[in-house]
Amino acid sequence: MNQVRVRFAPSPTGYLHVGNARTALFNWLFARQNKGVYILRIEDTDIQRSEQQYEHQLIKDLQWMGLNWDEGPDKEGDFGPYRQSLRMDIYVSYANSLIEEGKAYYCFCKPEELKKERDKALAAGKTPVYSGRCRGLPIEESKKRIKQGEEAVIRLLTPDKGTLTFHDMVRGSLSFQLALIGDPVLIRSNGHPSYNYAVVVDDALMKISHVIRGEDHIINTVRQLLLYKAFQFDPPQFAHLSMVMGKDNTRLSKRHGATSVHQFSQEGILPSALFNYLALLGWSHPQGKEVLSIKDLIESFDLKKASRSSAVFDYDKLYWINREHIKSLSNRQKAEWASVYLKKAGYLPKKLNQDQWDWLERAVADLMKGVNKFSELPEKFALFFDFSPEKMEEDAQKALETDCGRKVIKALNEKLDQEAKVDFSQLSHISSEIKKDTGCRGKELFHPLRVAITAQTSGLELDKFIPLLEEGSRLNFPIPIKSCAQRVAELSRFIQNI
RNA sequence: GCUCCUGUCGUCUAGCCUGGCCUAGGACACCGCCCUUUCAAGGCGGCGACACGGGUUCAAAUCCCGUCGGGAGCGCCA
Repeated sequence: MNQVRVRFAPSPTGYLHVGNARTALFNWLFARQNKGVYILRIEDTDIQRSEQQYEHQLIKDLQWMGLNWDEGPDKEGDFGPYRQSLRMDIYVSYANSLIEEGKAYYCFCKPEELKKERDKALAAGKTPVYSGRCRGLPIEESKKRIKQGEEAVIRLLTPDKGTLTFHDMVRGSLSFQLALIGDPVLIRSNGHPSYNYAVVVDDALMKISHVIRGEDHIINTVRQLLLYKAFQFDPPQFAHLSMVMGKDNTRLSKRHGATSVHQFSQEGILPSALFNYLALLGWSHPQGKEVLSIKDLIESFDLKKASRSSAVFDYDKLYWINREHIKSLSNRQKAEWASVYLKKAGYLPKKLNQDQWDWLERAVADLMKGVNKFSELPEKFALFFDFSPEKMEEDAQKALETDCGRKVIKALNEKLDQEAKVDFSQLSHISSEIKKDTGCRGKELFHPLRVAITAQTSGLELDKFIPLLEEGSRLNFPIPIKSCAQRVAELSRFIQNI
């Protein structure tokens, strides 16, 4: 068996969409599993829409996901260059050879004429097919017209009848009537190659063994196969993946939420989690396992088990997988990820000292539960950094305005020593004293207690919170953490004023 | 309109090729209970699907035909 060589061939016309990322991923898994070669090829023949900045972003996104390539624009191999805009002379010379062999011809039809014909066919309820009007033009005459400055495209001569059948690795046997396929344009009048043509030349010259791409390319495969035949190249194997949709079963777009790899990375989705989720979109593990490492996926991936129907992108499931991946991180790793977002929120200094790292590791270990993505973490940490009675929610205030609420706060304030560090056992002791003194118990006791210390009605268990709070208050953070006693005093003053 | 692809819980899917083990399995979401000095997490449980109609067969989610639904393509875009 020949070596497996696959490619991901994006056009740099926007951010990397998760649908394309999944295609890239399936290719990558296939390559890695078969000890093959993974190639990145930039398809920038559409000069109108291609942009440098997108290419940089694309490369960053792929690297972030861990989809490393063996050959590509920045990693030359034996079959380069890997950017189509640098291969123009190759396309032209191969097209000319087809002209010489009589397998392709110059076409002088004007785009407006062709559009008119298309519209007419559509109106008549027929599939628009190029008529082949310019097929018969003598080559000498065509060359003369071009020399005189007339614009022409090069088209491939294709059969008018018969069917073409090919085997698709995920869909099985697929057949198409050739009468419905017009002669495709190879070289546009501006001298640039068309997509279908450039792809074939590149795939053939780069010795691509398997073409794994989206379902929207199925019909292109027919045209491309015709080209392989004209060139007498051996065609690769094809696999067409189903599409990725949004909730309403239309193509996943901005309306549905985040769609680009870039957005997910910004939100604090772990690359391994996005990798895992995307692999599960249209594929499943033989034992039904869902939380999978990249290594697991390389071992168990099977293209033949890819789903043939489209899949709806489910943010909830992605978040669940992300939570699972976060769980398997060490506290230090969690802290490092968290620090990015907490710095942005202004809670942490640019550079943390050892004590601050230790504190953060412990805080993150407790606060990470139930967090979907790291961008949600600052609001959790507000519990430490943002104690502000004046901004209290209504339900928090209500808890204090009860009879017990007032009594508990007052007693608590009196019992807490402003200077001393409070620990949880001390607080438990104090709270049982308060219970005795005020007669408030259960929820009536603990709810005000919590609100007094956090100004919120929900959050971490106090036995975990108090030590972190007290320690944090003695560390030098950009926004100082107020100690337990400070908080209670501040809150007491606040309620007295209302 | 035409061509191609596709159709199992709300969603991702297992099962389909090689009919019976399927009173259709798992996961996310949702709901409930337990745990709990809140919320969450965790544990336990519940709701919930073979698009429809015909065949073939002792037997169909599984094979065949039709209908309907969804998607894609029909460019000198990629």
